[in-house]
Amino acid sequence: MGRGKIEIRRIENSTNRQVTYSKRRTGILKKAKELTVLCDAEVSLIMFSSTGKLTDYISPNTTMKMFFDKYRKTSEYDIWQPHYQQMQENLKKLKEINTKLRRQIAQRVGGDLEDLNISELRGLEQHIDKALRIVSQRKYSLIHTQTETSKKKIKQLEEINSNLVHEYEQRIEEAYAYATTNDEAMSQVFAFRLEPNQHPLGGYALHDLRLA
Amino acid sequence: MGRGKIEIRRIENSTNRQVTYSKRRTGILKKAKELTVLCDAEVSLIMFSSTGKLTDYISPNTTMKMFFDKYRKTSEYDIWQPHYQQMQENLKKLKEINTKLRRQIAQRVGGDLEDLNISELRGLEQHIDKALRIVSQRKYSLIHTQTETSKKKIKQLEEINSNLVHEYEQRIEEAYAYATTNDEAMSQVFAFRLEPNQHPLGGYALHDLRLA
DNA sequence: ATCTATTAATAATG
DNA sequence: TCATTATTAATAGAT
Repeated sequence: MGRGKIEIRRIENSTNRQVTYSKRRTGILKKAKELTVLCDAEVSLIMFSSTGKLTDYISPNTTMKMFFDKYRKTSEYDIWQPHYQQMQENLKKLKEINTKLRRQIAQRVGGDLEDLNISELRGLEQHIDKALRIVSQRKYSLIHTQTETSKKKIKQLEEINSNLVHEYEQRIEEAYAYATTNDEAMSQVFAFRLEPNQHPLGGYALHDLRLA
Repeated sequence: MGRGKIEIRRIENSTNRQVTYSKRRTGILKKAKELTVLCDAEVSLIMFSSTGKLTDYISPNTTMKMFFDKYRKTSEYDIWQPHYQQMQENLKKLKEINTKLRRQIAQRVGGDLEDLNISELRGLEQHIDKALRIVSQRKYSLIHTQTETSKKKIKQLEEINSNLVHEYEQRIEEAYAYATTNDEAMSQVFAFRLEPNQHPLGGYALHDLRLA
């Protein structure tokens, strides 16, 4: 059915082969469809070209499954078992992964820590610590600010305290010096004059008041 | 291609239909074989007549199983869907759950927060906060202790400061009173005598030094 | 089933 | 890849 008759044997010229495949593929597809319509038949046609390209046809009102199911019944060949098993394995794997993921979450909420070894615990600790850092950044900021404020105020108080002590000691010193040169009574008023580490502050040494 | 042209529609006459089926089945089978040989292709052809009779063809050097496996791999169409629909759905659900779980984990590490609405964000925040509380319990304890220590020390300082001021004011007062009754020069020494809110502490009112 | 007039498919070619 | 066409192949209808 062409300009010349051809032998039914592999076409060696690659290009030619591809062209012929394309043409005949169209032809056989048409035949399959016609057979379906004309004769009320069910047809499945699947073709792979030498380059691996897939072309398929299945009669309308049918699914590939129904078709193969029927085929299996008729041919006594159970082609489904392998795929079924594969699906079973996939399900199993997914379930396992799910379990692990749930466990991860549970551990991140602080539970299910019982059968973790030291290394795993260390890893989990690090991860949670990381998350903790991110979430608590705001809190940290606030705490830091408060701490700094406390330190500053304590330092200020210390300085003020120190200055106060210094200032008054000086004045008292002057008053004392003056008094002793002018009146014996004055020396009584200032009899309590502070010696270092012996003033009304008692045991509260200033250097002990720093924050830890 | 016959004595007369025919429309491609179901042949109503049963006998005629069967005859045509037989003829065309032979034809398409031949075509399939030719395609296989000529073009080095792999072809699967399965036909059921309207009466249910099966005829099939598969390229040589292949089994039906190998062919179906290849078909399943190549075709995007999942031929197994109808028969294992339930399984497929289960797989899908598990995959979705997996995705969600992974997302939860991601969010707990502080990422993938972009398309969460306010309610979801609030929920996540609460959960993380819960975990945070558990993990940071030790930290919290330390911080709390520090804060309390700070407050106590500040309070102590405030009291000491207050006492100091009070004590010295009293002494100075006494010295001043004594001096003024005895010597004019003394009044000069104590000319700086502190008035309320006017002593060397400057603007640092004690009530401003409380921790926020 | 077989035959064959006729249509359909397609190999070679552009 | 697409179109044309000479030629072969498939087959509808008849037997």
